[in-house]
Amino acid sequence: MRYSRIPDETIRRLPIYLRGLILASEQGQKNISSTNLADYVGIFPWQIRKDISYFGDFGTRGVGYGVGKLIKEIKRILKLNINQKAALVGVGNLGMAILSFPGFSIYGLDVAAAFDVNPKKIGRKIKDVTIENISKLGTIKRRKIKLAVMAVPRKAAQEMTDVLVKAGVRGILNFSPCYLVVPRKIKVITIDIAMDMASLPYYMPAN
Amino acid sequence: MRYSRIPDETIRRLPIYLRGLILASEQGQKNISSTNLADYVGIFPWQIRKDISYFGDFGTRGVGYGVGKLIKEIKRILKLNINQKAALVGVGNLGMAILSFPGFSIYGLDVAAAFDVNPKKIGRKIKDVTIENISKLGTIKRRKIKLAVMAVPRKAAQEMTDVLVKAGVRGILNFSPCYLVVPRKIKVITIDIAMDMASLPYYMPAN
DNA sequence: TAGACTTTATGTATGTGAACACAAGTGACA
DNA sequence: TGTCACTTGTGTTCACATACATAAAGTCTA
Repeated sequence: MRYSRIPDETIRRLPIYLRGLILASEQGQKNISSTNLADYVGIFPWQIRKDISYFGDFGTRGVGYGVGKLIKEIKRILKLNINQKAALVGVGNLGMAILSFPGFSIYGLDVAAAFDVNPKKIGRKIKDVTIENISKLGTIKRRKIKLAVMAVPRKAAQEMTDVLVKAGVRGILNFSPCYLVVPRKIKVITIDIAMDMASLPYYMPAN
Repeated sequence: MRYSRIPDETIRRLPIYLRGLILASEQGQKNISSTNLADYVGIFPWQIRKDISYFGDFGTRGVGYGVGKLIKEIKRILKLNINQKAALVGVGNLGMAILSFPGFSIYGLDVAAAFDVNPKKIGRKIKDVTIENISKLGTIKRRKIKLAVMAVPRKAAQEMTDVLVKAGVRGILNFSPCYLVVPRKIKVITIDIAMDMASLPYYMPAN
């Protein structure tokens, strides 16, 4: 490979490819062409080929890509080949849904701890995870947890973020509808459900 | 304004500005400069100014933007000035969290109906919304519902999408981890919680 | 009113990513 | 072995978006 820089947009798309490939794999597909994968993910074939080619020659001309091999390669690139543990902060309605959500495992992700302030919730066990007092957040460092999912009210979000950063977290998936200030080396992804929905009407034709 | 085309990226950022402005408004701020708004949203001031200027001269030099006025303008641009009703499809853990979520109203969005297949759930009332049998989905057209939130298992997602499209829905917020095929005029936004989280490890520094 | 200061609006340069076209490699089969 | 159909890998062009610089316009104070 003679590429010096990987476009951000390419990185953003890799998990989409991964999702499509896993789907194809579940359906017993051994090989997949870029055109075929395009049908699974809604991205043009040439874009898929270019993105993949940034990382090496994983395909075979005339045949396509080996589904298993490509899954393995993308997981390696995204550092999902080793199991990544995450802590959930805030076990309200949304937090509960996240704890019960079965879809993390295919990415090698594992919600391994949960924290809340409400004393009534502490001690409750949901899917192998026991809800802990938020004052115990400091323990995640020695438990080798570097990811966090935040599902707390907006007013508590920045404060909890600071606590998480102090506790050594490196990446945060934030469901609070606000911008979070963090040190440069910490990566935050914010999902604001209402805000995402708010962009829909603009694209809807008038009548 | 002499601009002929609005960049997609600008549209994507408008809801972010709106969120920041509403926050500033709640704190009693009457005017806000681009630099000040930048602190709320994490976007550079010149980007904010350029984005806003695509739609007109809403600011006052030396003063900044009127918070209330700008909120109103952005809502108008995003077609959020009129109340937009949405139907929820699938009232599982996530669907329940969405029904209980109070954050839609600030965008003029209203989850006004909910549907599920499970007979045990039908008839239950959550926050003014009574869960209906999914066979009643056809009624949303005459109830003037043009938006849908889908929180169903992946295997049901495409089928439900087809039903929604037939029922006259124009925009879909999809929480199922898959790509959905829809007619060109329908806008779909997919939020895949696990997938979004899967991109975090890549950005986390090694040690 | 003058002058210092603040802040928007916008033309332009730079950077980044998408779309395209096609050369080159592979498999199948006569 | 030769040919044909298929598919990847990638250089190039074009379109789009960001970053920058600055003129223009407003506020404030004396």
